[in-house]
Amino acid sequence: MDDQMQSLATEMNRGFLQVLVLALLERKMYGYGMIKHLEEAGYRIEENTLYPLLRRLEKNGWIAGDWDVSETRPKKFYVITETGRKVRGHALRLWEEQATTLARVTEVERDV
Amino acid sequence: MDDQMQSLATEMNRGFLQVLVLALLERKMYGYGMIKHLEEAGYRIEENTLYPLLRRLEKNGWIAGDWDVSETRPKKFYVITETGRKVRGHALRLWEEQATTLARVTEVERDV
DNA sequence: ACATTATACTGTATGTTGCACAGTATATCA
DNA sequence: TGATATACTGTGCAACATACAGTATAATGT
Repeated sequence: MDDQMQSLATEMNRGFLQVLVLALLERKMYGYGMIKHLEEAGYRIEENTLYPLLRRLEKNGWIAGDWDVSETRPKKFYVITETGRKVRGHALRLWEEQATTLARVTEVERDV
Repeated sequence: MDDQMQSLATEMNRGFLQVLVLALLERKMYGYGMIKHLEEAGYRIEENTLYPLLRRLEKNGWIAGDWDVSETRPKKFYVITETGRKVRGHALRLWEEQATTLARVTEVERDV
């Protein structure tokens, strides 16, 4: 059952991770830094998850990336775009809706 | 951008729909009835989504189904199993965690 | 009486995405 | 000089929401 739970957890990350990154990128950040930042906030995201995700979000035009080669090691910094903000808003509303639906359903279960 | 939003919405349903069904099946119900029940609660789930989902959850042993052929039309009734309850609990905890993480991240953004 | 709509399912195909696996290359520190 | 941290790229797989297509009975309208 652990495998199955892991699989469900993965599914639950879909969407959530996109919103999380969109929220995070209100401030300019680069991939590796985001991982460390989230770790400090008590959340672990896989490199293998984040990097492809950033590429997808950029391709969608929800975030914009540009290379910083001024320092020792080249880093790709990302920020959210206007479109990204709209998407994030939409997604957060959806999230609320889901929470409401779930609450309503479990509430009904309690009543009966 | 509407297409992209739809795609994100779909991804956000993954996991959520599983939890929703697990919550709903605290009471014995059948597929079509669940669709109508949710509609009354203001939520629309596609038949094409629900039926395959029910099959998967049953295969996982999270819900148990059995056919009722006593009435006019055969219906397959499902209920949550003990395993299903454990999974649901786990998932709801994960959901909380995600909410917390998201709140923490957006909070930090506000502060800075 | 006959068509339409609601009921109640099954089966299979597809696109998206989290994550695994593998690889590249520089910097730091013991 | 060898390990560890930094900071990425590229490709492939499995799971799931949803689309598309189909089956079959009951109720309702005309």
